[in-house]
Amino acid sequence: MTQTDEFSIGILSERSGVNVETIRYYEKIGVMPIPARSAAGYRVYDLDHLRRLHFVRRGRELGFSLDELRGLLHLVDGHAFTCGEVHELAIRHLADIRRKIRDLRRLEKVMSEMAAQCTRNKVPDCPIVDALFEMRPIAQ
Amino acid sequence: MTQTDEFSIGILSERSGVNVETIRYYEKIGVMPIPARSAAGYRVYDLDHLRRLHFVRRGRELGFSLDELRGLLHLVDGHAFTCGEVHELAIRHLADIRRKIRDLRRLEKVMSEMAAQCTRNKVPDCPIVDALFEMRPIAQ
DNA sequence: GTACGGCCTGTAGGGACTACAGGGTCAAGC
DNA sequence: GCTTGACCCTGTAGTCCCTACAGGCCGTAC
Repeated sequence: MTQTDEFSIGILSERSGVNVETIRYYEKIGVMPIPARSAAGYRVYDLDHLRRLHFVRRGRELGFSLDELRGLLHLVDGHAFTCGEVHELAIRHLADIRRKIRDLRRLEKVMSEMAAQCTRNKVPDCPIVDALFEMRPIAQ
Repeated sequence: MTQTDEFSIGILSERSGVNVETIRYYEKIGVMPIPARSAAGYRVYDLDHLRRLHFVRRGRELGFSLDELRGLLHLVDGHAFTCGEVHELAIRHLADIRRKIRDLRRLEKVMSEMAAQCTRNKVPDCPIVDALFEMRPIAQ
């Protein structure tokens, strides 16, 4: 860890918000690349690892599986894909992403209405619930 | 299942897109309420169950844990909460939801740029990646 | 009255972590 | 130089959230 832009797994964990065991697990299943090692056998990371890990963390929080994230990373890494495949994958992910945005907007609306109602010191009697539970066909 | 708005677990599964075993699991852990039973011991559901299950399914797809969803449902069910608690919970969830929307928008941008690049038959050389991996502090 | 699809209650397995156990490394302070 | 404590290592076992049987009951159609 001589340079300022190289760091240990503990620092990577701290900066990424992903805990140490999880980072090692990601390495084992191929979501994170195998890092360099120090003389003592410690893993050595740099900013690229940090960026990748940030992405994975956020992706997980947004409901993508590790498998999907592996696919996205592979796509983004730019190897072993034809242009047509990239296009198709990107389009498929786009549909999924837009659906998630729609759903979250709806939830945001419900929550903010609920919060507003409660500030005004009214007990929420929640016919709001209907909006939250609103039914619609499942988009595959 | 005499009335048209009462149905079996198989139908509920079909209409909600949540599979049968998962529904029974949700019942076991208290995310879904204990349903009525037919004379033969079959679970009997109605539209309220369907609505609730839709919500849970979408919530899961958006990265909420079952525990968070239980909390949201509890909140929405309107019992055992003071107005202040509802407000605080709603506000906290709102922040989370808005962060997710922001992240998804960013991802949407990257993906659509990638797709557009590929339609024009250019090999994606992806400095786009920088946008995707962009770093920022973890919001707690 | 039997065949077959749907339901029942288990229990066991997989994906994505999380938490030890048991041991080595290293920098600080004495 | 030696100890102490925080950090790292490689396992393995446990948790959460499902998913997939196994073995058996119910119910309708022929």
